[in-house]
Amino acid sequence: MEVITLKDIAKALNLSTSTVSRALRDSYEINEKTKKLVAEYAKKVNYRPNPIALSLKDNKSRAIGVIVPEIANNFFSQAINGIEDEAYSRGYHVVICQSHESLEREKENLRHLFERRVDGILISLSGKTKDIKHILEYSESNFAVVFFDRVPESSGFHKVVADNFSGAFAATEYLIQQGKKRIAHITSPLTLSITKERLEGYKKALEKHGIVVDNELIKYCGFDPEEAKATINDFINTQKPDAFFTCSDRLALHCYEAFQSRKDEMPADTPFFGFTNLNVSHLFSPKLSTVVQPAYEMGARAAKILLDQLESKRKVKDFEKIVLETYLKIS
Amino acid sequence: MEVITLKDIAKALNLSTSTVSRALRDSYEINEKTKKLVAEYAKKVNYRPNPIALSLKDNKSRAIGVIVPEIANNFFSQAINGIEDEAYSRGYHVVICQSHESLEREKENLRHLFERRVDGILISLSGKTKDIKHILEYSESNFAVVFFDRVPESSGFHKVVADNFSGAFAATEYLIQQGKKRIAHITSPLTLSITKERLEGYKKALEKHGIVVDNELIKYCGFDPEEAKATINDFINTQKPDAFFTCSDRLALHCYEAFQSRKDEMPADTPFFGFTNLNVSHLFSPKLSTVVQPAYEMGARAAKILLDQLESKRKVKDFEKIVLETYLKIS
DNA sequence: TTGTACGCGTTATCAA
DNA sequence: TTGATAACGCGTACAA
Repeated sequence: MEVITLKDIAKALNLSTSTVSRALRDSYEINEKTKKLVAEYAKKVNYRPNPIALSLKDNKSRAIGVIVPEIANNFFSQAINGIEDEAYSRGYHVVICQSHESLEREKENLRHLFERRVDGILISLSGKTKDIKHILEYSESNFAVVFFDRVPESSGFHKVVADNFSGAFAATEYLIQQGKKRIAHITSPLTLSITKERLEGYKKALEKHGIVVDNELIKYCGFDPEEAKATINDFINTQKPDAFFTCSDRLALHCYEAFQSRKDEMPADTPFFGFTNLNVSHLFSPKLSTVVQPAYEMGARAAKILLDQLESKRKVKDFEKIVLETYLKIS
Repeated sequence: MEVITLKDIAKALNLSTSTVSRALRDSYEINEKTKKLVAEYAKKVNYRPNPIALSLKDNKSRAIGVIVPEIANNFFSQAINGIEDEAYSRGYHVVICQSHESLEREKENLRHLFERRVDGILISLSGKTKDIKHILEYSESNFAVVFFDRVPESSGFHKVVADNFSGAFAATEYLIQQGKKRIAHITSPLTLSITKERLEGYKKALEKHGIVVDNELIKYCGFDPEEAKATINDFINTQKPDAFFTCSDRLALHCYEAFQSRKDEMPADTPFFGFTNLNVSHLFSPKLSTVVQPAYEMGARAAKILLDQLESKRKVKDFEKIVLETYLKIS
C-alpha cells in the first residue's frame, strides 16, 4: 500500500501541487479537463490526503477524546459504542482513556488528550473528582468539553445524563408496591451527580407512599469490593432491610455477591435492585432487577453535541442538558 | 491553557528556534547557561512539543490502532486494558476500532487507521474473515501488524494467543471426570483459529479417556442469538447430551440462555461450560463454569511486541508466537 | 556556541 | 486557468 502525496501526483501529471490540490477540492478556478485528469489519476493511485499534514495546518485533528472511569463495564462500553458510531460516521477518530476512578489519572488523561490536540472531549467524571478546576483550565481556552453520565453541578457546559431521579423513583416505587417498607439504599460517593439524583428519587418515592425516610437505611460506599461487602454485611447484621437498592453500576455486583453469600439469613423473596446495564442480570439467582440507562444513546447524543459544536462557526452560548429516560428490567 | 511553541520561547528569550530546540533536547553543542535558561522558561510556560508537527516530520504518530470484534465484551475490554497500560506507559496513544464481526468493517477500520498514520496495529480477526489478503496489502509495505486471540494460520506475523487446545482439553477432561460421556461441543465458525484449536483439545481429551468422538455432538454456530438458540434446542431435542461445552466467548451467553430456559427437560446436574471471561459467571443459576483466558496479559504482551518492533532499528525476521495459559473457573 | 534554511504534506495568498 | 511561495511546528544539516 503505497502512500501517495500531492507532490507525487503533480510530478506525474506535470502540474503544480497547488493545481492538484485545487482540482481535487473541485475549485471553480480549475479547468474541467484538468480536474478530470487529476481526479482520475488520484483515484487510480488511491490518493488520500495526509490527515497529519491537515492537522498541522488547521490546528485540528478530527479526533475527539473520551475519558471514562473504566472500559470493562457494560454501561461505558455501550456508551462508547454510541460515541464511536456517531464520530466515525462524521469522519472523526475516537481516543479512549480510563481514569480508573482516580483524579490523578483523570488529570493525566486530560493533559494527554489536550497535548495530542484532540478537538474536544467527552468525559464522565471519576468517583474521586470533587471539583472541575482541572477541566476549567482547558475549557476556558476554547477547548470543547461535553459531560455525560457523571456531570458536574456547574452550569456552562453541555451535559447528557440519564433521568436518574425518575429511574430511582420507579425502582423504589416498584419495591414499595411489592410490599417492601425498609428498603436499603446503597450508593456511590456524594460527590457524584448521579448519587444525589438517585437518592432524591428514592426519598421522593418513599414520601409519596407515606414511608418515613430512615437515614440508617442509606449508606454511601466507595468502589472497593471489600467496602461493598462490609456495607451489605452491616445491613444484614443490624438493620435487616426487606429490600436492597444498589444505586451504582460499579457497586452493584460487589454488593450483590455479598448479598448472595448471605441470602439464607434473609427471607427468600428479598428483592435486590441495581442501577446497572449488566446485560446478564436476568440469569442471576437470586434475582437481580435493574434500572437500565440508555447508554448507547447517551454516548451518541453526547458525541453529536460535541461534534456539532466543533463544526459550528459561532461560539456556543446556551448550553444544553439532555436528560434521557431509563427503564426497569425486572427479573 | 495556552499552547506554547518553540517560536514563542525563542522570541521571549531572544534566541533562535533551533537553539531552543537543541537546548531542550540537551544537545552537547549548547551552552549550559543557555540550556538552563531555556529549560526553566519552558517549564514555567509549560511547553510541550506539538505531537502533530513531530508526526509530520518523522512520519510516525506514536499511536497504535486496535481492531477487535466488539468492545462490549469482557475478554476484549480486558485485553484493551492490557494494551492501553503498555502503550500509555511508553508514550503511545491507542485508537480502538470495532469490526462487529464484519469483514467489510474490518477493512474500513484498517484503511482508516492506516490513513491516520498509526504506527502499527493489533488485531483480533472478525468471525467473517476467511483470509488476510486485506491485511497483507498493508503489512507488506512495512506497516507493523501483530495478531492476538484470533490469528491467521499464515506464518510471517507476530501472534499472541491463549493455549486454546489445553484450555478445551482441561474443560473436557473435567467433565469426563464428572462422569459425563456425551459432551456437546458448540463452537464458532471453522474459519477462526480458536475454533480449530479448541475442537482439537476437546477431541484429544475424549480420546485419552477412550470415548469415541461423535460428530453429531459437534456443532458450528455463528454469532447470532437465534442461531445459538436453535443449536441448543436441537441438541436437547435430539442428541440429549449430558454436558454442554460452548467454545466461544461471543456464543456462550446466548447458548446458556437457551439452555437455561429448557433446563427442566434435562437432568438437574447437567453441567454447562463456557470459554469466556465473563466475570460474573459464578453468580449464575444453573451454574456456569468457564475456561478463562489471560486477556489483560494477552493485550499487554501483544502491545509490547508491537512497540518493541516499532522501536527497533532492524526489520524483524523471526516472528514470535506467544502462547499463554488459560485456567478453569469451576462454579 | 548559535543561527539560517529546509523539509515533512497541505492549503491559502498572491502573482502570472 | 495555473504556478510559486509561505505557513503550520519541529528537528537537523549546514553555515557562521
